[in-house]
Amino acid sequence: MTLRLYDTATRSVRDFVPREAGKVGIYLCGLTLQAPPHIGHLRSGVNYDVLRRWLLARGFEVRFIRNLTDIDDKILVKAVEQDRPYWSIAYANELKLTAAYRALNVLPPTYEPRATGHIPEMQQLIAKLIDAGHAYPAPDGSGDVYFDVHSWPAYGALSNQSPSDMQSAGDAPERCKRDPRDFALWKGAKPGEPTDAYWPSPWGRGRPGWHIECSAMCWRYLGSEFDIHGGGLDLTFPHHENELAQSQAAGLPFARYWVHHGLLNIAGTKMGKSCGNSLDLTYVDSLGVRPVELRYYYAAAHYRSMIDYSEDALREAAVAYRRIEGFVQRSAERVGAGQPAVVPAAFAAAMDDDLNTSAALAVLHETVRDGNTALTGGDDVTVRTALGQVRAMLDILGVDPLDPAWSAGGDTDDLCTVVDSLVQLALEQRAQARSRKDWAAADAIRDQLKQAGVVVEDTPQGPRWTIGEQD
RNA sequence: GGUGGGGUGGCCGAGAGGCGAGGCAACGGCCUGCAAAGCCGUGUACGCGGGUUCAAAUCCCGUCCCCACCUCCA
Repeated sequence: MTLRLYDTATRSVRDFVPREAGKVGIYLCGLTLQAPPHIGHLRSGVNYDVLRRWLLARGFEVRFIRNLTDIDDKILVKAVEQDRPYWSIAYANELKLTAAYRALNVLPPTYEPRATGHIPEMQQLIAKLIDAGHAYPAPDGSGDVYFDVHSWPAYGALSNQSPSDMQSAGDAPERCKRDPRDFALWKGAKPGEPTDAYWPSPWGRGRPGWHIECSAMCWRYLGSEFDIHGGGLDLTFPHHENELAQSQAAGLPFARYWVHHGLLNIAGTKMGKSCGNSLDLTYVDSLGVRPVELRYYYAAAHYRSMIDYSEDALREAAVAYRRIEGFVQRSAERVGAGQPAVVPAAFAAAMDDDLNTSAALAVLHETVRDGNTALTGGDDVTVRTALGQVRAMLDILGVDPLDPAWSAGGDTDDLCTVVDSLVQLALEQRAQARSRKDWAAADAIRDQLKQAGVVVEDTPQGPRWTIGEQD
């Protein structure tokens, strides 16, 4: 069984064959650090984290590069508006992004390069392109350098568009370009922009265009050719098209597979920083939905599907997750947490089929059901097997409740011990009341605990308690 | 206008010629002192109109609607 992935470049699902056996190099276009991340951006990181975890589970050595765009037009505009260094804005947003990814249990990338740390590599590529006749400095002396789209017949191949049908790139006045479709590789210094946003170059002081940074960082960290290049569907054109053209024109074979994920919409339109409809982790928390449940919500849809966000759907996902979590907790209490085992074959087959997490989740729920039945029947052997499988599956999706990543609170264990001893006191009282069939007293204790946020359930093995809804 | 992807039961969401994915909600049952949790059962859905076929949610033709990209964008 081999992993099959949808490749945007060929518009088909293809067997995944790595460039080098056993190793995978992935480049994911990260965020432009002009604003804090919203739950649409975060989907990107989670979707790719699942791909990465699956490749790891399949035994691949994965080099995962996710970049940060720490300079662009919008960041510079904000810097001027707010009268602060552009890099302080980028860095503040970077910190928020890192915290959000950590909250969502997204594995840290192998490396997370920033655009501004790679100016020499970009200039090297631009020089190559000029030498090869695929780029030219603007004739107006602005210091801009453009990619010559006409010089590259394959331009448009990735997004399946022919240049004649395209509208022009809006990144510079068209009078400087040979063709309106040409795009900027280097942008000469302009009046009114922050003066600390420039680097010297053979073409004059300036800063990089957007697309060239990714070509440079892919090259630097993954080599001239690598396995998977990804990002949001909205990056296909122009960003990835331009990256591909400039990289190949500079002699780099570049990515072998292009994997794009669907976007997160809200009320029918894309969630966007500029659309004013952004929701973040703080908002999700205010609904009483934990990050792990948001992550489950992402995984419940196929990565290429659009998610039309709704509060109800998110809450529903949270409920579904709690059922799984309940099984894991109850069975761990009974037979011990154990270790994640091997995923069922049907789960593996679903994941191999272009990461069909929806179908994989069906296998997960079926295993949970079997495990619950075994739990009721006291069949510990089956419980242990089911728990191992369930944890293995949850681990691939990054939502194993027993993963220490979710309990990074520090002293929660101590707190639990303290609360447990207190709750046990109350439960003893309740047990006494129940033994003399004083149901009113017994229920009163249970109700009081509930009000305190402690939910009591009676099981064949005696009462157990969990922390309930905070609201 | 060009390109890509959609419209599936009350809701979310897979599937892509024949065997009713899965979850949530609902209803009935089992279990329970009562609950909770869990388990069992119930639902015959594929935008609309035609067609092909023994058989279509899946293929073909037509049609309506939605989203994304072509401008910064995960």
